[in-house]
Amino acid sequence: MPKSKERCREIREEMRNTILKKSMLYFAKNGFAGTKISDLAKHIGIGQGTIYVYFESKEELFQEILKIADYTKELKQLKILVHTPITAKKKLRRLSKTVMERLQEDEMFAAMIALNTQMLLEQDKDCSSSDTAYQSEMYKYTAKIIEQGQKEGTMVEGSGTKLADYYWGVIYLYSLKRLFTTEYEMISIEDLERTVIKG
Amino acid sequence: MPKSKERCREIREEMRNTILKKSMLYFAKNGFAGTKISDLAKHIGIGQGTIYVYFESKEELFQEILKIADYTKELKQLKILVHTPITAKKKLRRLSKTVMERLQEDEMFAAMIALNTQMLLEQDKDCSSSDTAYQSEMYKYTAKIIEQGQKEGTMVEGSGTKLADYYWGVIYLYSLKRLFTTEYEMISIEDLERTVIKG
Amino acid sequence: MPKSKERCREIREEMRNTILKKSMLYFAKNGFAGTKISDLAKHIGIGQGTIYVYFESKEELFQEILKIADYTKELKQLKILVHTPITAKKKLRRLSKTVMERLQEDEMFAAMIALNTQMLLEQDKDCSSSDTAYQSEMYKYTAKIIEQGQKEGTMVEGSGTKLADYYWGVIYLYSLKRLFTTEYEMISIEDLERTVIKG
Amino acid sequence: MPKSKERCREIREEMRNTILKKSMLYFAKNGFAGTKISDLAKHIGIGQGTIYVYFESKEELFQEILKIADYTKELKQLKILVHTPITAKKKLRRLSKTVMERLQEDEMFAAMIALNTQMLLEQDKDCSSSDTAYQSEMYKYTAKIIEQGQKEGTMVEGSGTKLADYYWGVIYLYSLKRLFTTEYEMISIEDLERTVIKG
DNA sequence: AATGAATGAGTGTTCATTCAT
DNA sequence: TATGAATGAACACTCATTCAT
Repeated sequence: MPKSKERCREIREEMRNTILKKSMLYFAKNGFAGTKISDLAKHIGIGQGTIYVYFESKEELFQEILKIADYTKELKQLKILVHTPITAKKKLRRLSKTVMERLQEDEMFAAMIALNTQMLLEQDKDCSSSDTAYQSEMYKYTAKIIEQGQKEGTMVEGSGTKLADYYWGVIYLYSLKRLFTTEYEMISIEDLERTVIKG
Repeated sequence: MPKSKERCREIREEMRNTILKKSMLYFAKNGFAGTKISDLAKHIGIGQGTIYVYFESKEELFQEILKIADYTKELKQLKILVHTPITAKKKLRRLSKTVMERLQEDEMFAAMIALNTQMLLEQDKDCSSSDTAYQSEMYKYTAKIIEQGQKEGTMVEGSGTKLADYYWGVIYLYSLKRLFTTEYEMISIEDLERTVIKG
Repeated sequence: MPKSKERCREIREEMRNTILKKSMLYFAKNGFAGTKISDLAKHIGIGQGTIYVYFESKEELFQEILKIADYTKELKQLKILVHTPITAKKKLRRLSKTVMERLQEDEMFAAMIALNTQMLLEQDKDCSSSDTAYQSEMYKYTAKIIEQGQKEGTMVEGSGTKLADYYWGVIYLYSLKRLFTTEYEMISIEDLERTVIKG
Repeated sequence: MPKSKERCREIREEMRNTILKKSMLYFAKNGFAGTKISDLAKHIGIGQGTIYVYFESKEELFQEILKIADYTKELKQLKILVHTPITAKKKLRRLSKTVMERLQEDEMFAAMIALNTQMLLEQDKDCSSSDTAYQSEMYKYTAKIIEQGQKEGTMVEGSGTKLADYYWGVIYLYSLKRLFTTEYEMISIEDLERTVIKG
């Protein structure tokens, strides 16, 4: 009597997601080289072999994690935000609030940002800017908001891209703090926004 | 004419420094776990064994690197700066200028900052705040300047420590960019100072 | 109407035989170490677990295969053949004809011979000639025929055992060809018999 | 003071050959899947890691062994033999004598033949007859001698290729016996030649 | 002192076996 | 009973460290 095919796929999907989710945090905290499969498996609470039922290799697992570690949902909101007829300042506030709140409540969100930004840094080293698409979209939309702000006179002068990069850099910074430090003073939304907002 | 003992020590010292210097960059870029002794030796241009003539282990080499990777000189200037009778704004400008210039011209300086900050992050994880002394001194002095600025009405409100941490965080951020990316837009001194300075 | 116990045993027996038969070929082609249970199960068309319903272990399955992989029927015929009052040449012809025909039509027969001979070779390595009984009987009977042939002057001189071993060795050789090669030139009965028959 | 480059290459070449030679016998006796790197290293008398200094993987080591396991020297002799103006019978006798003597005195020769023939068998399975060149040359030359013998009336009728294959098959058979059994009755040169020679 | 070949403890990966369904 | 997901012992492979030269 074979197990129902449907149920089997379900179980597999579930385990795969568990591994991905728990591995994401672990890799974000320990890095690729610093992560041992044996420790990772113990941390997830499964046998070492189980990881290899779902992923070809440590490398593939890591790549899959990077794939799912995009903040697509946040991106979508941002996209809509850009075309909303409100001041850039208000747009930025909404974005900042969302991001800071997510950062505070969800360690996974911090891990996603950390992994993504690290990936971007490493990619630049090889000059292979192939996969950077969605990430730079994030930056592009932020840059647009900043440029609108500059026209409205509420945001500081300078390249929109540079400032967007700076803004997200600070978010990366506090993602690291979230991941690595137990007690730390989180900056306020105002602090974050001062990267791009005038006085 | 046998080489004098003096000369011998000199040669040893020279090689030791070469290894330390070249390793610092390598470790900063690849992390401790991501650095293989074989690769490191190739990168330095020496045999693997040579490293073990000067250092007990990979761990000891790394610790020695961390030891010399303090910005003592910068710290001394900062210490003097604090007690100089000028406005906080001017003090901050001097500090920012020095740091940004050093960052631009010297990759090693970026490596030092990166290694130190990463060490701090990792240390916090273990809650063993033993070795953090000189680093937090850095922060302490910066915090003092900021607090002076707040009294003078030129700097934003909020915990001095938090703001100092923010300020140095941004410097860490651009140290990473310096180390990992070939082409990037460096923020201006004004951008950096906006972390703590009012309008 | 519940299935009778009889029918149940029948079904079990059937499955067990399917596994044994299909495994025999697989083991003969890939060897013990070269056979993975996962591949074997896929090849048979059952789940991995099913194998363990019928056999304790990979090792036991292999031993069971070796047990059934004797050419008992051929042996019985050979036994009768030896005591039949006809010339050795005719006896050999009958044996050779049967063997070559079986080899041609039935890959399983080739697998049986291959497994048995390999087992003999491996056993000799350990000098544990315990289980060789029925196999050496095969050789013994063949040797007797050869010795008869030598008396009749139709077969070549030399140790009967050695020649019997040679004769069956050639059969092993063409069992391997049968198992491993798709297109090959099969030797004729005359070719086979030339191992022991004069001019 | 670096080791002399010359001496270094020498040492490397030496070790590489030791590994290849000792591994050849081990692989011939245990097969690819049946050979554990740990056991192999112990058998050679070196550390496991040393094998990986000289070879990328177990697979590559095995392929390198197959590459050097050709009986090129024997082949060269055979090539000359074919064009020598003597009877095919005498040619065959020389070849047989050489091969049987080598087989008797040198286990490595047996290993070479075993590995080569097994490789041929496996290759046929994939129908990729790319690398078979030198091996089939061996067969080709033997076939030529047999065909000469058929013209001279000393050798049995039938396809030269088939008979050459048969002849070398028997040699493979006794290579296996040499490798696997401690006590066995070696066939005589006459026995071997009877595969192809008349009465 | 400097080297790089050799090593084995440690890490990544496989696979026979178990077990809940 | 039959299954295939889960497992960990065993195996392949790596890399920090040693040591003869």
